[in-house]
Amino acid sequence: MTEAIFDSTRALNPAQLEAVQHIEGPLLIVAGPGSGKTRVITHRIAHLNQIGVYPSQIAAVTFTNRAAREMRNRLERLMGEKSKYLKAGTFHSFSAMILRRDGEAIGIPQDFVIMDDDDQLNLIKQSMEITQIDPKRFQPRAILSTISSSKSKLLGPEALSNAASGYFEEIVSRVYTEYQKLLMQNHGLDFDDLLSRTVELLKNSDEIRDKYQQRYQYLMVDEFQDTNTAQYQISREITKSHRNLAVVGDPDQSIYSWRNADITNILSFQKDYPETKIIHLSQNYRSTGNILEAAKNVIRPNQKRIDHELFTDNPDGELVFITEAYTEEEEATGALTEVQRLIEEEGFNLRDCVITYRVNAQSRALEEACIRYGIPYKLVGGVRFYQRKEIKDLLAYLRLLQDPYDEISLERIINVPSRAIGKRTFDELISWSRNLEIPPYTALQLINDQSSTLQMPFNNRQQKQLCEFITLLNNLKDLANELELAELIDAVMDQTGYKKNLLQSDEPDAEDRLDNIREIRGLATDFNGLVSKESLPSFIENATLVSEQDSLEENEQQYLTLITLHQIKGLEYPVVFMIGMEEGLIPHARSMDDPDQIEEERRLAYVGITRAQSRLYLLRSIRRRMYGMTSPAIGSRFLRDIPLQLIQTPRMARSSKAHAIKIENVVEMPRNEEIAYPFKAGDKVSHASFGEGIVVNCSERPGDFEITVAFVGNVGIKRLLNSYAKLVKSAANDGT
DNA sequence: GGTTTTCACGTTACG
DNA sequence: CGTGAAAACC
Repeated sequence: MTEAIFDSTRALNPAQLEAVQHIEGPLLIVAGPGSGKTRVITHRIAHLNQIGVYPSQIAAVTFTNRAAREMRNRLERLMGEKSKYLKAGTFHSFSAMILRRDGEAIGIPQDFVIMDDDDQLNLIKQSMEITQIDPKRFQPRAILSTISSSKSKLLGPEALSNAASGYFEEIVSRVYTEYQKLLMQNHGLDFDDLLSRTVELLKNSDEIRDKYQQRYQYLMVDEFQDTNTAQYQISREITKSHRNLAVVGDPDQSIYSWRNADITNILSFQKDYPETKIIHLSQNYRSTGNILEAAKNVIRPNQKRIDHELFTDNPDGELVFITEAYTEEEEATGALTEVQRLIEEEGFNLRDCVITYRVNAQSRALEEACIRYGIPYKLVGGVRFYQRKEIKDLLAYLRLLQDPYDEISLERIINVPSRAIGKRTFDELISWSRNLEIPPYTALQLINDQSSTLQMPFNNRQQKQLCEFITLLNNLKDLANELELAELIDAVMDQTGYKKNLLQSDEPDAEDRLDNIREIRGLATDFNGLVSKESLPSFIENATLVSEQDSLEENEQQYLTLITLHQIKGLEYPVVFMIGMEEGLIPHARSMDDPDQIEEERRLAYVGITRAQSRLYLLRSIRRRMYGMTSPAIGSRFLRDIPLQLIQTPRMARSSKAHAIKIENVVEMPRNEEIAYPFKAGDKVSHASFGEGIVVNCSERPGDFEITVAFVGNVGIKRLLNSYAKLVKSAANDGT
């Protein structure tokens, strides 16, 4: 029935071909790294189209805009113009579209604003003030993250306080209730609401659910291991009648559980769809045999794992390089000199290489070394474009012009640039308007009204400043009816004095900030031909929802990429350097006492390793500076899982003779079970002040061992660090 | 109301 | 050590 497969599918292997051609009903594709997953998805869509499904009837959901864009690009190559009709985007953009159209059915205002992280935190702080919860005892961030987690599990405030019902949950529940109220007042939806309220809408209204089911006959979800409960529910609702839901994922690459991704969705999927077809894509096309073998050995010890044997027909290639440096500076220079060698001697270029690490702080030493060596680099991450202060300020102005009742934006910019309306005046304004039961914007209009005889809590100076501000705002609002968006942005920058303020400031990055403003102005020219009033809503929604990772990859410039292990997921490079392969960094110290978190750290290491196509370098430092002080670090347990025969003696250039890198240390590092524990449970020991005791447990700590000893008498059980405790094995123990 | 000083704190980050 | 936010200062 499906003979009309276009040529390019011929090169697909049998599993891939099956995944492409299995059309009706639920489908679970477990796709290992480098298994051609994206290719399968795009071919599947093209194939659907070929057998008569319109692209507009297919929705493909990804987790990042980058992935969506890549998919669209590939599809355009595969099926040309028609690809434009495909709906490819994130769950969030999908949900925003649905709620914009049909959200009113469950009481969502059509002009809702999407609240980003900053706005959320702000509202949380306000909610804590209202509920009189001390931000010193309970960190606003921790509360926000618990609320966010509840929302992604579709739990309301009541459910939160009932379910786990600890004291903390009780507190959070109170803030949560208040926070939702504030969101409502501001016509705001946060990112979690976008998802959970879409679920609510689809569950509540059969009519609306039917509409979207009709509309999207086939739904594909990429990176399924990263879905949270709300996202999975959206997928289920939209495919409820036809059940044409195809999900693609790799449980071994699940590294976002801390962001509420729920790996058990994969299990739920198989339970919810007993008729599901499961296809494993096990052939790796990306990496050399040795690199894949190393990766498999690193991931294998995970207990909670569906074993899934990967293989490759690629040549074995070079062995994996494992190298240690003495300091992080040496680690950085070691990597960079090797990069230079690869370029000079082996024909790689800078863009082929990537340096990846666990925590952002590690990039500092690398950056400094790059500058010293004159190597151009690109630091991925940092403050994202739409999170930058100047961009957020501008957007706040624009949001205010679209909806002057937006209190959050008002607060943000009422004194930016500084116009002598401080916190005190603003608070006064808010409480005054609350008393009058009018929005702050209306209150401002009243202040400006000369004929008004109302009693106002402001002195002459305050009143004057507020009048000036509201006049400015009203002027700009009028301009929004006349000017195109790009011109409006110019007007905002000029009339508010923002630009002047930046130009006069002695901030070193003022010029960068202006560049960013220019960049966003450039984006606004897409809406030329429309009056701002018309284009503002979608421009603003785009800005919050589609924060593209600057204009990555597009150009031909040569630079070295510095990136965290989390952000590198989904990418591949011929040469990968993983630095800081140490206990405490990977696995991270914060993950040490939870086996589940250790498993996630392991997956993170696996993700890093599997990015490499032909060369893999694992680096560690013997001493590492952290929080200003240097301390010894021991090699990551994940290094020990790589069999010796896969490891190569490094020929990395040395920063100095005196600091020659010793491979022997790595090779001779204790392997899996061979950790040389100083004591074992049952050993009789004595301590200078605690006296005689028996060892209960002995476990590894970064650069040390922790020994739990039960001492005789009423000293009791103590947990001691081996290096300090100076425990002595009792004579009675010797020789037995 | 704006500026400087002190203090606490420190993982990862998609939309 | 470096940063961001609150507290103390002008």
